[in-house]
Amino acid sequence: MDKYINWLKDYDMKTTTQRLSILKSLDDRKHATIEEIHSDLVEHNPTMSLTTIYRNIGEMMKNLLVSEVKLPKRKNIYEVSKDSHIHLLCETCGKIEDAYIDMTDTLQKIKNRYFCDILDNDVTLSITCKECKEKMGNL
Amino acid sequence: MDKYINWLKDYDMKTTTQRLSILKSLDDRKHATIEEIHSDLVEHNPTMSLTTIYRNIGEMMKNLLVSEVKLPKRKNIYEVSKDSHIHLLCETCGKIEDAYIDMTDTLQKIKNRYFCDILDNDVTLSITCKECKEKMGNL
DNA sequence: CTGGGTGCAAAGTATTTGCATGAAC
DNA sequence: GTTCATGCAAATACTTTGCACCCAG
Repeated sequence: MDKYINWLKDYDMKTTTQRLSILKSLDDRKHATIEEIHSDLVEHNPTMSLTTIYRNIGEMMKNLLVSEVKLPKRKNIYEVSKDSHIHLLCETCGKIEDAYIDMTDTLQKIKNRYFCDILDNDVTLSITCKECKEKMGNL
Repeated sequence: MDKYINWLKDYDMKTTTQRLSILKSLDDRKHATIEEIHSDLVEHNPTMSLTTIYRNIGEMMKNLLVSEVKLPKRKNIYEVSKDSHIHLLCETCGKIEDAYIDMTDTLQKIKNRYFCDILDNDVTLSITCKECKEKMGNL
């Protein structure tokens, strides 16, 4: 739990049990919807309100501790913004996988062609994952 | 207008004036929010309802005639799904530009590393565009 | 202490649905 | 003529806000 206390300190946010449990939920799940976080937290604290989660996720996004990911045809998910990665979304089983890939070449091409600076990138690939491909092959 | 009639025929959708004007609005603007489409259409038909737009955009998405684009910190926008491209979103002026770029190398790397098939890709880059860079340089 | 955080209830906003009417094929 | 689309109103879903109370620093 010290880990989460330090994250909050780093971003100048007061420590509260609610905030610690939101961060734990996000860290355990890697990605979670507002509803998923809420259902995690209600288990240990039945009066935990959705409002608190919306407000804290909002604050954490302002402080760049947490990022929002908007996926095609899905509810938004939230994740701790630790590292830069892209999302692989399996169309068959629904699993979301983080992928770490160097896109420097592609980004450089865009910079050169469009004369822009690239501040951030947001990439989601709809895929059929390894496991689903194997299952399909066995039919 | 024949163009839009044919688009609807191609996707087995009945021709209605509402659908034609939705397609014209999308085609003219390249990207539009539900509200923007609505405000375009109310000009010529004051009783045009939001419901009709939601329902038709929904149908057109099911039929893959139209795609939804979810952008960071913005309302969803819709576009006619004619070609494959990525979106450049200027953080300074808010402009959205379509970019055509070959990402085969990057996608191939992901296929090889994660053993998946890639069905679709959804890429938005937050940028500072050429014009905004130039203005900044002049300060 | 004291300012900010929390929970509840209520208000906003966004989107969907039921149903009677109207238009396309 | 039939079938499907439309517009309205109402319902639902999602998110934000106001306010009294409470807790961390």
